[in-house]
Amino acid sequence: MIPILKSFAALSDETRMSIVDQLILKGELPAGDLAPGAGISAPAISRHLKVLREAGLVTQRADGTKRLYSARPEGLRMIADWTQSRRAFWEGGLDRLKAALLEDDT
Amino acid sequence: MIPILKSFAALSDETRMSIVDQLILKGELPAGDLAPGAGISAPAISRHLKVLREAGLVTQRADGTKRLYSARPEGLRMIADWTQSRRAFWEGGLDRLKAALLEDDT
DNA sequence: TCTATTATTATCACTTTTGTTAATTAAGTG
DNA sequence: CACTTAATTAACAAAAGTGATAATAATAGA
Repeated sequence: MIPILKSFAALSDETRMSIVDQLILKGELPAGDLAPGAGISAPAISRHLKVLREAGLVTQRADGTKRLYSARPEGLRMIADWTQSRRAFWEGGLDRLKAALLEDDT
Repeated sequence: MIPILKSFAALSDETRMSIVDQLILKGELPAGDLAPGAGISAPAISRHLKVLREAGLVTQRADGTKRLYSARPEGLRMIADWTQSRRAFWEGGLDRLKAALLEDDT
């Protein structure tokens, strides 16, 4: 699947978006600390984290039995870039936009 | 559903994302002109367009029996704003980010 | 080693999404 | 008015996503 599509898909879920926001706000957190607020089971959170990892939006680090998760700047950056590349659309410069879109294949 | 989540969901589909790109590149197009390249039936395209409309990413205009679609700048802008509000994360200014996130409820 | 802690994977049920074909709506045209 | 064009809605089947509980893996500590 195209990376940017995976990113959008990952963020299209309320639980996953709130996980990303939590990690941005609070920094690195173990998987277990993300479950309480979400109102769903630990296995469910675990799978959401897997989706976020595969979308490149979070990273995982082991510490004992814990798995510490962090938001991944590059992942969010990917979305910013996608938006940026189409930004010319609502700013009028269509020619530059066309050139930009024809250059890459995101 | 939260507007920004709807936007992300709408763009998480390859067909829908390519529809948006086509509308950005070629400008206003009738629904029928979007089906050929997509490789799916007209009814399928029609429902994708409905999703995009509900997400605020495209607008519709009637002209005879045709329905002309255009990309909607405000919709793309919503995504840019969401990204922007979290941008401080990868640029270090966490305090400003916290303030921004606590202000709205996207 | 036995047990506790933390997290993930496996299974299953339920819901949502997506596509197809058929039917319907709406606006021209002869 | 019948017919064509353009698009949408209806009904159905197949696929994917989401959550719960149960089972498994991996580390740490007595």
